[in-house]
Formats: sequence, C-alpha cells, structure tokens
Amino acid sequence: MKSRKSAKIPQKRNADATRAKILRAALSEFSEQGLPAASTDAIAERCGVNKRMIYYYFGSKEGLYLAALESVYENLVALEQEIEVEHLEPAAAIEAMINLKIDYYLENPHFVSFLSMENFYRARHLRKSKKLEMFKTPLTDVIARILERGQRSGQFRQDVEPVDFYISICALCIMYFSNQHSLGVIFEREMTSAANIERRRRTVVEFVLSYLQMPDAMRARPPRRKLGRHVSLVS
Amino acid sequence: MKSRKSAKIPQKRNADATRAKILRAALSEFSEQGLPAASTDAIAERCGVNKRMIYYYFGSKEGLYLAALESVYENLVALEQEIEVEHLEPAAAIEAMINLKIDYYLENPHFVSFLSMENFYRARHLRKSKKLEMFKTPLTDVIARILERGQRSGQFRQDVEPVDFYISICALCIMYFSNQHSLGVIFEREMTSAANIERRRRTVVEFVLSYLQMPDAMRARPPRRKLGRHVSLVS
DNA sequence: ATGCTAATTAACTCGACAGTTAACTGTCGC
DNA sequence: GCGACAGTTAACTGTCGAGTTAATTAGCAT
Repeated sequence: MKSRKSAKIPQKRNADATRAKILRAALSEFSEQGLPAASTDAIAERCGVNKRMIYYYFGSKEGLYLAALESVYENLVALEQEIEVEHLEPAAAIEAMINLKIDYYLENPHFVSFLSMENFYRARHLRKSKKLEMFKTPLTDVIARILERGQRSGQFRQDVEPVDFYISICALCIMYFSNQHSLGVIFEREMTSAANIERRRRTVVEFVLSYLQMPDAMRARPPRRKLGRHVSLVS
Repeated sequence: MKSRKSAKIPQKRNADATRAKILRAALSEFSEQGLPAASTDAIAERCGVNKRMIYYYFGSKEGLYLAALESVYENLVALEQEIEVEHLEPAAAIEAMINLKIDYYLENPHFVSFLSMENFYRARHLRKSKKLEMFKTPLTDVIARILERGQRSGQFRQDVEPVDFYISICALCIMYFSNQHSLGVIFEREMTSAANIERRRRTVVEFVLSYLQMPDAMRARPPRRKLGRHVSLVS
C-alpha cells in the first residue's frame, strides 16, 4: 500500500516535488533577473505552482533566494570533492582542475550569476547561511594537496600562499565568463566559441604553471627573511 | 556684469550643476543598490533636486543609468590613456600597469560595481551606448605597445594573444575586488587590509611576468607527458 | 466514514515607485 | 523692463509586486 503509493508519480499533492519545482524556477528567475527584479509571481507562474506555496515553504522572497544560493554552492562543493586527481602528476592535476572549473562555469551559468549577484550585494545572504561552514574548507583542500605534492617533489616553488593562489586560479577562469558580455561587446569577440574557449584553457594553464614553476631568480621579491619594502609602488 | 555673474557660485538656477549633482548621486545609488532596486526618488533626495529634473535631463531611469555607466567608463579610459610607461623597461611597465589597475579598483568601487552589474544584465546598456567606440581601442593599446617592445628585445615570449592576455591581467586584478565579499566571508580574511593588498600586487605581478617570460620548453602545447585532452588545440 | 492535518487555491491589501501634469520662477536677450 | 524659455516645483496617476487572508481539498490515521 505504502510502496504502491510512493511508487506512483506526481499526483495532486506532493510536498517535496512542489518545493523542488519552486527551487528550480527560482534558480532561473533569480539568475536571469537578479534579486530585486525577480518576481515571486513570475517564479510561481514558471513552475505552475500557486504563489502562496513560496511563502509556505520558504517564508519570504529572501528565504527562497537564500535556499537557491545554498543549493548552487552545494552543487559546486559536491563537484570539487568528487574530483580525483591524486593519481596525476602535480602539473597535470593542476591542469585537470582548471579544465574542470572552466567546464563547470561554462555549463552552469547559474552559478556564475549567483556569485556575481551575491558579491554585488556584499555577500549579505551568504554571510547568514547556516551552511556556510560546509562551503569553507572543500574549496582549497584539493588545491592544497596538489600544491604540497608538487612542492615536495621540487616541481613547484615553495613560497605559494594557498588562498591567494586559489583566488588567482578562480579569477583567471571565472572572470572570462562573468564578464563575457562586456568583453564580448568591447572586443567584438564571440567569447564562448569553441576556439576561444580552448585558447582560454591554454592561457590559464600556462599562467598558472609558469607561476608555479617560476625560477627563484625571477621573483618580484625574494622571499628571504623579512623585507620591509614593497615591489614598486609607493602606497 | 557677465563675468561677475559667472564668477558667483551656485545661485538658484544652474543647469550644469544640477545635472552633475544628479549624475553623482546616481553613481552612488546605482552602484550600491543595483539598477532595479535603485529608486529615482532616492536619487533625487540624495542630491536635493526635484525628481522631475531626472526626467528633464536624462529622460528616464534607464537613460540616467546609461549616462552613469558611460561616465564611469570614460573615467577609466582617460586614466589608462594618460599613463606614461614608454620610458620604463617592459617588465617594469607591466608592473606599473598592474599597480595602476589595482589602485584604480581599490579607489573606485563604483567602477567595479558597474562592471559587475552591467555584465549581470548581459551588457544590455553598454551595447546601446553611442560612446562605445571610444571605449574599444584605448584599453588594449597601452598593453600592446609594451608587449611589442618586450618581444622585440627578446624579454617576452612571442606567442602572446593580446586580448586574451589583457583579459588575464584584468581578471587577476579585478576579481579580487569584485568578489571580495564572498571571498572574505569564505576565507575569513580582510581582503582590503594593506598587507593582503600588497600580497595581491606581488602575486599578480609574478603571475603575469612568469607567463611572459615562460621558456618555450615549458609551454602547454607539446607537453612532455600526457597532458589532458583539452590542451592541444590549434588556434 | 469521520475527522485531522498538510497542502493548495483565489482573491485581496497596501506600499513603493516610474513616470506625468501643469503651474510657477529665475534669467537673459532685446 | 518685458517677453520667452530654460529650469524648477509639488502633487498626482497607475501599475506592479511582496506578502496575507481565509476558504478549500487531498490524503491519512483510526
């Protein structure tokens, strides 16, 4: 009886399905319109659910936005965790990571949009998320392990600050997508053409590997003991 | 008489001043609230001008937004043009450019916000700008000249694609600021502390110079070993 | 069946905001 | 020193959208 019922597909009532439908519609609406311009009426219409259900399940428009934001981050973290690069040479592992990131941004424009939006609003919502802790470590973990292997084997330089390094990789990968429209207009270029994406992959890999394999002599500021002065700028 | 009048400061009527006040207020309001959440009432109140004036001078909220966007781009272009790096060694010139960019983003959060916002809305307004042509060449010009000098003297590699290279520099510089809030929350770091900014400068300079001075042998193209599927594409 | 609760619905409230109207005033040319 | 127009004002309009109300229905336990 119970099994027969749960086996059946969407009847008239199904809490989980309704919730999920709302969340999916919200993901699209928010990432297309932005938080203020997105309308709950539109979201309800998009998924064929009564507007009241949004308030029933998510409390408010902001509650729904937060849920969508969290789901987007959960996706990313899940992906980054299941990546297996331990069997690759450090340099190849870095390259695999970069390609993974680029593929992810390419296939998940929602993520890119949410990231931009959330930053525009000063991470007001992310800051409040109860799941924040879950987003913290996973991101740098994989990179830190690759880095350590590469440093032990002498292939990578020793003085890499992991967080700044991680930010650099992300920057090189994501800014190409998050700013694709203004870049496309200004440089009159089809940013997402296969050829341009492939060029981008190669450029990012070369930027990162050349940095990691930079000879000591070439460094901007030899990381010996404490050096007070800065590279060039006055400040 | 005439000179006496034009010497006097803001009386009751002053078209240019009013227009300028509106524009300044719009810059703040739009970059803080975003296009949809920014309100013309708020802008009018901010600068102590009657709301009707916005429509008198700019036609509509979108017209005002476009004017603000253009003013922000004009600022940037003006700055990039007056930079004098011809007397510097190519490597030092690159470093100067990077520092200039970082300083600019640091001191002009409005610009960073507008860039994010405009990209979020798929460059819908930038695309319509009549001043678009003015924004195109200046940006890559300086870099192209530095690159050429460095290549002629043999200090830089020959196979640098200028646009992709320019995008990489921008990415490394701007993403740190445009995403500072989510990064700050996730890595529990004060992104704009003097120490972290200085570290960032050094990292970006090293990324860029190591790329430019990368030995042929190290390039991604015909890699020593089994490097991934994506790398080896022709351009 | 009967009653209880979770899920769903249509219809409503109310404030905010883009844009408008039309009256009014300072300034300048003549 | 007056007429015309650029610049300025307060008050208004209509729409849209977040959130609410209260009635209704499906399913489930007993």
